[in-house]
Amino acid sequence: MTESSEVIDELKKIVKQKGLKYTEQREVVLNVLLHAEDHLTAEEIYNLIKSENPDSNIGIATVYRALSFLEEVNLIASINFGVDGKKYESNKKEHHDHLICTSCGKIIEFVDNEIEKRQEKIAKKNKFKITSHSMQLYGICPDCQNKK
Amino acid sequence: MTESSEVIDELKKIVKQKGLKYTEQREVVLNVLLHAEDHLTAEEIYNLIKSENPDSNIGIATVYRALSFLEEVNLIASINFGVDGKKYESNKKEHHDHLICTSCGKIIEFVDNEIEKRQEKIAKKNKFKITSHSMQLYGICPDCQNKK
DNA sequence: CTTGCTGCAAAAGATTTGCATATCG
DNA sequence: CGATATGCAAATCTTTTGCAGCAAG
Repeated sequence: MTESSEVIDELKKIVKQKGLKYTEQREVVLNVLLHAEDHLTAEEIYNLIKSENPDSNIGIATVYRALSFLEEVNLIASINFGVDGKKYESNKKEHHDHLICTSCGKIIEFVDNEIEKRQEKIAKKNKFKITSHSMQLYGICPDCQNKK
Repeated sequence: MTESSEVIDELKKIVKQKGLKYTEQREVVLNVLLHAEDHLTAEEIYNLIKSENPDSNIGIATVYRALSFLEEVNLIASINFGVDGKKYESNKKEHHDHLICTSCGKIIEFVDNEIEKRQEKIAKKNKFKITSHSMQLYGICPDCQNKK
């Protein structure tokens, strides 16, 4: 996993390069995701910020705007976990894919080097310059199979 | 790709087995997805039904209810394409993955047998019973790389 | 018949936008 | 200062629910 401060620096660089402004709020949102174990919804992020920093006066709209921005510049990514709607995660954590139980919502993360290699090969074949990828396997976990 | 009528039969079977009722509306929603090229949002499905069958009087709420039901019994699956929110696709169409250009939005579909095999292996290792999966590689396509 | 399904409209949630103000560069 | 971001509230979606009538088994 990349050092959190490095990512923050990356954000600063991107912002500067685009002639935009570096704000506390964008940093906070990114920071929450860098330290989160889970994938979070916009509202969860908003609540986290509020609870960790009750005096901060950030608005939910700003969280949404920050998330869109961060996703656009590829510092974070969003996935749909079916039941719970759109969730965000940092792109800078160690990469992993997802095994998702559609019955109970359980998520198992995994990495498979073979697949990673094949992905690069496919990208190269199509002359794509890959910035990120996401893979989800949906199914029924062992527990839920037994519940029937 | 499975024959469309076979899937319809499957739906009939599931409905009967659950002691529920077989309705025209559930069939229509499933049918749209079986014949769709793209992944569709609930609203797109609703509009398609309305336009192909202007006299039908289906409500959007019914589309949502049918989609939830069909997803629950694994005849269809939903994916998040990032920008556009939740989209549905049939689970019975020929499978493919996606290479997506984040600059111009172009989508290239592909299938890689190596990856498919690895996915099954991973599922097996975790004792998951896979119902579907989705994989997206995000990047910049050759055209957009040259535009700079 | 009985139970589940539907359409409609209203409700609830989630996300976006307009605008005046505050802040960064 | 000038341009961009922010917070707030209002406006827009999107999705879910309540309910009375309809339809399938």
